[in-house]
Amino acid sequence: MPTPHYGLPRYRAIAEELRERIESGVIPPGALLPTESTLTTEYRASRGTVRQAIAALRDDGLVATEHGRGTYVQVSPLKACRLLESDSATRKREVAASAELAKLFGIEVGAPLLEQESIQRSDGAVETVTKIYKLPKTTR
Amino acid sequence: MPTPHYGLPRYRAIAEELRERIESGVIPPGALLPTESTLTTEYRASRGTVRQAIAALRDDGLVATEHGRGTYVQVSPLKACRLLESDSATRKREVAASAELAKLFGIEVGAPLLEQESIQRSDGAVETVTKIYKLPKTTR
DNA sequence: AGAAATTTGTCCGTATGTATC
DNA sequence: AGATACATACGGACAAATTTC
Repeated sequence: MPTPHYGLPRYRAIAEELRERIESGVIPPGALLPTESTLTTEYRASRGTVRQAIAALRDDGLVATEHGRGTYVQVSPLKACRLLESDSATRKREVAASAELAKLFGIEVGAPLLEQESIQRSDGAVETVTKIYKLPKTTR
Repeated sequence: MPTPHYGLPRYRAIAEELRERIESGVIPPGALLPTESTLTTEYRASRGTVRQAIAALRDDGLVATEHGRGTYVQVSPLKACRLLESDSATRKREVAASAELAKLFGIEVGAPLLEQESIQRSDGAVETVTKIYKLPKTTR
C-alpha cells in the first residue's frame, strides 16, 4: 500500500496528539510515555514514524528518552511556572537585563527584570535550574 | 548483511566526517553538501543513516536543509544561531556555566551546560522568558 | 548471579509524496 | 514536462541498556 500524506505528516499529527496528552496532564511530568510498540499499535503507524514523533517532542524539550527505560515527560517551561509556587527551592529577585534579554523584551540593557529561580534536586544533586524572567509590574 | 556497529554508530561517524570537511573548509559556508544519494554511495550507507547524520549536524546548527534544494553549510555556527533564532519560540544550546550556576551544579565555571530557552509572547510582545539549565547528559 | 523479557538504538531496503531546478 | 533532491512512511533485523524473574 502506498504512503500518501495529505496535509500534516503522520508523525507530526502523532506528536501533536501526544503533546496534548502531556500538556493536559493526562501524562504528568515524570511519567513514562507509552512504549514505542504500544504507540505503534495505538496509532497503527510504523515504529519509525512513532520514533519520529517522539523525536519531535524531544527536540522541544517536552520529553527525554533513556535507552532501555523509556521516554519520560519533562517539566515543561509552562508548567514550570506553577511548580514555582509549591516548590521550596525557589527565589525571587530583581536583576539587570543582559543584552540578550533586553533585546527580547525590548528594553534597555541593565533595566530591571524580575527573575524567579527554581532549583530541582535529586538525591541532593542539582538536576535542573529554571529561570523565569518577566517585566516588573511597575513598568507595565 | 547484519548491522554490527562497533563503537561509534555509523551515522555519528559520518556526521563527524562531514563536520571535519566543513570545519576544515573543504565545504565552505554557503556551499551545498553532497546530495543524500551521493553520500549514500560514498559511505555505502542507507539513505536513512545518511539523513540521521545530516540531522545531527542540523541540530548543531552547522547546516540547514531546504526541501528540494539541498543542505547548505551555515555561515558561522555560533553567529548564525543567534541571528536565526531571534524569532523562534524555543531553542537549545550549550552555554558556559556562570559562577552562580557552576556553584549550584558543582562544576567548574565555564564548563558546558545545556540551556533550553523558551519565549512566550502575547500580541507579539515578549511576556516571559524561561531558561532551563541541565548538565549535558551524554558525552559530547 | 544469571537468564529472559522489555524497551530503546541503529541500520537496511523499498516505495511514494512534494518541492525545486 | 522531466529530472533532481529532500520528506514521509513502511517493514524487518539485530544491538544495547534496563528491568524482571
